[in-house]
Amino acid sequence: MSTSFDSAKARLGDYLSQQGLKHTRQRDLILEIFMGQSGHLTSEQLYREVEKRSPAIGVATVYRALKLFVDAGIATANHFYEGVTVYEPRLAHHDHLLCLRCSKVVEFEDSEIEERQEVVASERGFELVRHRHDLYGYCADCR
Amino acid sequence: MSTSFDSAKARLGDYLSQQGLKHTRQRDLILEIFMGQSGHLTSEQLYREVEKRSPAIGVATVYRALKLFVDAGIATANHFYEGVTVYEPRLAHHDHLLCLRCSKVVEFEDSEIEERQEVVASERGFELVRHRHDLYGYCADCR
DNA sequence: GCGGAATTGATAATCATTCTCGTTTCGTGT
DNA sequence: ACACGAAACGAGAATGATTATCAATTCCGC
Repeated sequence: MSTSFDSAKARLGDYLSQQGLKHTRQRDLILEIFMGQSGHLTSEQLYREVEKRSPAIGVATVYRALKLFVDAGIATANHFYEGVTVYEPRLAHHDHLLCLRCSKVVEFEDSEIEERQEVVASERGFELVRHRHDLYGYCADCR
Repeated sequence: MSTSFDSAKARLGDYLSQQGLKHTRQRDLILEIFMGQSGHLTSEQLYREVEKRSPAIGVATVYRALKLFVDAGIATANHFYEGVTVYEPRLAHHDHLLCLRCSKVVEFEDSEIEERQEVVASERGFELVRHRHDLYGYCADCR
């Protein structure tokens, strides 16, 4: 099966050669694990998973790889809460609905909102590059 | 003139007595300075201002006060970038348009988007409490 | 004014992330 | 295949923002 990991791997390869950077085992492994995890995860969670597969890899390398993935357009960094950065594969754009009690994360996308954003930005002379839109509340289970 | 500081002060007073907490000089001063600064500021910026007026006040007190203001509904905490928390007076709700180059912050509000948010949330069983919506791009000057 | 709870200020502690640096690995040119 | 310089690595120290600790002080109802 052709996974999203394959395309991410290809994109990383492109980015690396384009920037004159190197292709290493560590980066491959970290990318594989990152893409394998569904949803969102923190640097620490990723590090723990990486450690299981290859204990020699250090924290710094995981951080460096994540930053690289973001630069390469493979991942997105989110700062939902204070002091916590959550990364996610950048498969398609989506926004987040978060439960304030159980921390559940539901993704959503709404074309009507997307369109209005463009309008809002251009009305104020801005050229829109990206955005974040987080809705906080209580999910069905926690209400 | 009746400033927003007055109403914030009143609200803080209500919150404090309601919660059985105390009204102190420090909290008053910090609130005054916080409301006096227009726009957004970090804990550190606020601390520096507070220090000028009353050098005896410690960092911890400023942090505690900011947290209190958030709980009392007077301030809002934003995590725009990694490791940086920015606070702003919660006068009215608004979202942000940020310039990726010059860091300019423009506030906006769009009722159409607000309405769609409610729809999106309820469709997924969520009861919406609050949200954040940041648009990143390049402003007219920086394009 | 008393007394107990809340608050303060100084400082130590924490936690995520970044930096440093000596060592190892990659990949191009030969 | 081999050498070489640039990149990347790993370990641990360093940083920076925020929080916890704790003895001393302040607030506030009685």
